[in-house]
Amino acid sequence: MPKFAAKSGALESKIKLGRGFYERPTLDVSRELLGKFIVYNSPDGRMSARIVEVEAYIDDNDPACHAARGLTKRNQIMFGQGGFSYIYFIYGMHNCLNFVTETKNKAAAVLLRAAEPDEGLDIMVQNSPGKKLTDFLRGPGRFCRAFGLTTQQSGLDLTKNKLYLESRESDKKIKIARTTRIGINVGTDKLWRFYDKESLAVSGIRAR
DNA sequence: TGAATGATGCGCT
DNA sequence: GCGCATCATTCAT
Repeated sequence: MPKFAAKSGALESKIKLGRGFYERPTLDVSRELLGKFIVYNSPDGRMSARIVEVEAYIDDNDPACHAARGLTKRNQIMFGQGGFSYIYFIYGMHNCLNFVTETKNKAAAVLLRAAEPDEGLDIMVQNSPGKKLTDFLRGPGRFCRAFGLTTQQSGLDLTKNKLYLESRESDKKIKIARTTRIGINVGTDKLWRFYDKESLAVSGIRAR
């Protein structure tokens, strides 16, 4: 890489996150996911986005976790090793993307709730017509629709090149807010939702 | 074999 | 602010 005077943000090194990132305590992974970029090489082209909101689901006395009632065909991916995608279909029309964390036989995952569009804007427009820039990826269902992700993409290895996360040197320090999770009726005592306070693309807050 | 329900989003009031 | 669309998964007969 040539040497040049670094303007702010001009020097970027992109590093794909490896298995080790995911095979750690889920709450640590959740916090560190904020500000990371998700990259998806879709059939229509490359897309990426900056993660600004996540929720943790851990099979540890957590009734809201899909794995809480034992291993089933749907949730088995959560029981495997970290660094895989877990996508499920909900409410008859929405898909939600999770990143499996922790090691084999410990069921846990992080739900991606919102992100800021980066590359592949034209594809998002195509998938989600009529939405504003900050709304494309605001909400777990919207994110999957804009990215074209369905249960077909569940179980992908995040250390491969189809779908993965990357860290960028231009990541700034993020002001993290911590609250209860959204859209559940049990496990509401746990403060397992994390989001970037300064992002306009966070879901579940009053539009401004 | 059947019925309840959900880690949501949209449209209408 | 509220109700509903719509179906895979799950658990109960």
